[in-house]
Amino acid sequence: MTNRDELESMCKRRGFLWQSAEIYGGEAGFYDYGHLGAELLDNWKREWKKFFLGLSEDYHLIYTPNIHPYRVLESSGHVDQFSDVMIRCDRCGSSFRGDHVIEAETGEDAEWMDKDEIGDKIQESALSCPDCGGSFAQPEDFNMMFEVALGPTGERSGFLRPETAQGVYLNFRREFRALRKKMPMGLATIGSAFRNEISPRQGVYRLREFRQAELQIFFIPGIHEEVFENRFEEIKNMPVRIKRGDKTKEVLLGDIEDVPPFYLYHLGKMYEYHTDVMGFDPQRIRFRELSEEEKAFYNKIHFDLEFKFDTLGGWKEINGLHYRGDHDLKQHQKGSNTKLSVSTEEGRKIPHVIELSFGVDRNIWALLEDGYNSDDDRDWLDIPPKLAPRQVAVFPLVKKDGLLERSREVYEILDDEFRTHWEKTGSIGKRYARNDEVGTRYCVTIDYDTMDDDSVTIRDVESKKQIRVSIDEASGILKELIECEKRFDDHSNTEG
RNA sequence: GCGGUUGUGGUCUAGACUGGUCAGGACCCAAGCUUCCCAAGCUUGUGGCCCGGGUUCGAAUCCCGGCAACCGCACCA
Repeated sequence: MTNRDELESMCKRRGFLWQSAEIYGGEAGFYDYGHLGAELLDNWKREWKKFFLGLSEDYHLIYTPNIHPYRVLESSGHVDQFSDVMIRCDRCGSSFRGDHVIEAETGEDAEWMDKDEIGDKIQESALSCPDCGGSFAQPEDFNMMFEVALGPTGERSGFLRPETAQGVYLNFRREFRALRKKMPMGLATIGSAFRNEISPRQGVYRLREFRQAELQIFFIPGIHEEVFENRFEEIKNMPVRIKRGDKTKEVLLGDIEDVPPFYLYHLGKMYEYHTDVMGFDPQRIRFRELSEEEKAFYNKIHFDLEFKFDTLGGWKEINGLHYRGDHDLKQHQKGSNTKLSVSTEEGRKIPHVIELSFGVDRNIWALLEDGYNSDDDRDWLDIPPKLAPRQVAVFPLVKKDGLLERSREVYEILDDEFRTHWEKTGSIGKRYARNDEVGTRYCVTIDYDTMDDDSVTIRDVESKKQIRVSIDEASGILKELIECEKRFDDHSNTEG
C-alpha cells in the first residue's frame, strides 16, 4: 500500500514534482516537474512514441498550437458542449448545473437550453434550491475552456485547447496528401491541454494544465478494418480485466464477441504498453466500459483504461480509447467549408477516427506509485530502466587511496552511454539508499579490487544483489540489462 | 464554488487553548574527518512560523481577509 504523503514528500524532496508557483503559495491545478520528473516525463514520451508510432509505418507525430481559433472549437462543439449554465442559490450559495435542476424537478430535457431559457424555465416553474429551498440568482455561463483575446483590439478570440485532438483533425487533409493518401493513417501528438476545472484536486490527477499523448487513427470502415483484423493474432490471447456495467471479468481479448476486432486490437496495444513498456502490475489495470450516460454522444465505443491507485482512492481513469466515428471530420468539414472526405471505390467518404488518448501526468503518477516500495530498511523505486531518470550511478567505496579518482574515470566512460550519476558524499550505504529512493537502476562501485584488477560491482535496485564485472565489459553488460536483453539474475557470479 | 479541518527550515514535526524568557527536535542537505559494500560515527555549517491587514507595549500564538492543501458535497463535454 503506497502512502500518498510519503510519495509526495519523496517527489518534492528529490526533484520529481510539486505544486507550481509554490513560493507564492501555489495555484490550484498546476504542477511543476523538477529535474528528475522532467527526465522521467521525457523518457515516457520517447517510449510512448517509439511504441505507438512503431505500430505502423503510416503513423506519424505532429505538433500544433496550444491556442485554437474560436471557430475551431465552435465547430468541434466545445463552445456549446463544454459549457454549462450554472445557477446559484441566493440563500445558501450552493451552485448547480441549471439543466440538472430542471430535469430533476420537471422531468424535461434541458441540456439544449441556453442561459436565458434556463432562467425563464426556472421562473416559470418556480424552482428553488434543492438544498435549502432558497431562490436562484440569474443563471451564468460557465465554460471549462480558457478564452484568450488575440491581437491588440481583442476582437478575435481563441481558446487554450481543451484537448490535443482538435489540432490533429485540422491537419488531416494536409497530412493525408503529404503522406500520399495512405490509410489507415495515424497522427499522434503530445502536448498540453487546458481546462478550467472547478476544483482541481488530488495532485496531478486533475490539473488545469495537463499533458496528453494522443494517437488519432483515420480509416474508412468496411475498407481498412481488415488491417487491424490481420493483426488480431497479436492480442487475442491477452488476458485482461474488464468492467462492463456492474460486472468485472478476466477474459482473453479474443473472446470478447460484441466489440469489433479493430477496437479490441487497440485495447490490446494499450494494455501491452502498460505491462511491457511501463512495467505495470497487471492486477492494477483494467478496462471499464462507459455507460450511455457517461459517454459523449459521438463516441460509438468507449472504454477507459483505469489504474488502481492507492494514493487516489482506487480505480481511476488514466487513458481512454474512443471510437469517434466520423463526427470530428464531419464537424470540421461543415464548419470550415472544406472537403475532408476521401475518395474510395465506393465514392467519397469521411474517414472515421479511433482515438487513443493518454493522460500523461496520470501515467507518470501511476508509474511512480506502481514503482514505489517500502520495507523496514529502505524505500526504493522500481521502474523500468528505459524510463528511469537515472539509469546508472557510480561511486567510490571510500574516498581515499585513489578510489575517488578512479570512480570519476569510470563515470566519464559510462556517462557517454547512460543517464549516469556520480557521487562521493557519505557512506556507501547512504549512497545506495539515496539512489534507491529515486530509482537509479544500477549502482556501480569502485573498490580495492578495482585498483588491482579493473573490476567493478554492479548492484540492482530491486534485489540489492551485486555482480562483479571488468570495467571493459561493464558498458556492454549494462546495455543488455537496460535494453532488457538479459536479466540481472542471468549473470552467474552473483555476490551477496 | 459550498461546508469542515489544517498551514512552523528541504521533509516530518514541538510550541498555539493560557501573547513575552519560543522559535525547539528528528531526519535531510553541505563542508571536513572517518569508513574495504547497504541510511554507522564525530565536528562545523546553511535554512523556517503561508500571504496581507488589525488588536497589543509586545503576535508563530488572538481577530479579519486572502491563498493553498486535505475530507465531504457539487462539478469533471
